[in-house]
Amino acid sequence: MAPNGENPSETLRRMGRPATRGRQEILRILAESRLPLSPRDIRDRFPEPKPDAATVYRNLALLSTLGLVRSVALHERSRRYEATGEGTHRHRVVCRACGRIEAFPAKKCDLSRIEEDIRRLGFTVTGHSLEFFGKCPDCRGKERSR
Amino acid sequence: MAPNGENPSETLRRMGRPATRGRQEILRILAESRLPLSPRDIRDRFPEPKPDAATVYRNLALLSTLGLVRSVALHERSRRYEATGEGTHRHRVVCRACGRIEAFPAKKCDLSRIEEDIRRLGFTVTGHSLEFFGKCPDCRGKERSR
DNA sequence: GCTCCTGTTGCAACTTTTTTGCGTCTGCAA
DNA sequence: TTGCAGACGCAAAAAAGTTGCAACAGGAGC
Repeated sequence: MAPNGENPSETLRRMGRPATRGRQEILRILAESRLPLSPRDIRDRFPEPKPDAATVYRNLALLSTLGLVRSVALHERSRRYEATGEGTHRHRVVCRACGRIEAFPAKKCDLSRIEEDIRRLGFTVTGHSLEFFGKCPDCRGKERSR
Repeated sequence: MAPNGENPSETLRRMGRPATRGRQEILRILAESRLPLSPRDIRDRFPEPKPDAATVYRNLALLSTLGLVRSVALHERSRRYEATGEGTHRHRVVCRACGRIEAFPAKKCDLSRIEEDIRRLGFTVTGHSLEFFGKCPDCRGKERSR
């Protein structure tokens, strides 16, 4: 998804958009996070001076249309974002009891048969989003001991 | 997901919660809709007198914990809900250009291999959510004719 | 270096979405 | 009939996201 071999700043410049501090920080923060983050989480992790929330939203929107960032829906109040890039396509499990989120690389992510069905409907498929819901080991333990 | 052979009102009563008008209407509205609906959509489709928005939210929360309704994340501003029940497990394609949503039954929804990986992590898997993003036939057409 | 132009940012106000508190009402059980 | 729990409406608030505007920053051209 992320343009070949190019680093994010280059992609930005290629699109005629400067790689400002705010944008670079967002990309760094997301790249360093194990989990997708909400706009608020992202702002919280900014070193001082923190940007305005509006700026974070605007930059996320931009980075997202450039494909440097993507939103992940974990059925919460707010959206979360993650950095795109080599080997970053992931699927996630969310524990319905405690909210814990685990990621696992989508190594053999074979949804091609399904995508094929969709293409037959005339759609172009550019991406997908797959999340699992269940109960994490800890919460299963608590359940049993009641 | 929906308890065997039981109808929604029975499930509600079994859980000690009355099947009030509001709850029955929500279930009917969702069952009749081709697409998942937002709380606002749902309220709009209520016959007069329309319930308060808070009531709709509260009932959706209840129905959702009872498993009669489930939320669908289509990466929009608000959540959407759909009725659960026999043969209603669906996957969806969302057109990134016009927002059009198409559903297709998840007939050969074989994610069992992935679920197996998750179980190996100690999780119980109770459900999943899979959405595709792309471009619908109409928008592809427009694209080309530019 | 200075000027112009474009795009970015902060700030404040605002909209939309979702949640909460509270008083009233309803239906069932004692 | 009385009491109680849960459901509902209403109002207020919290949370999330958006927009308009003025100030500002950085590169292109002089």
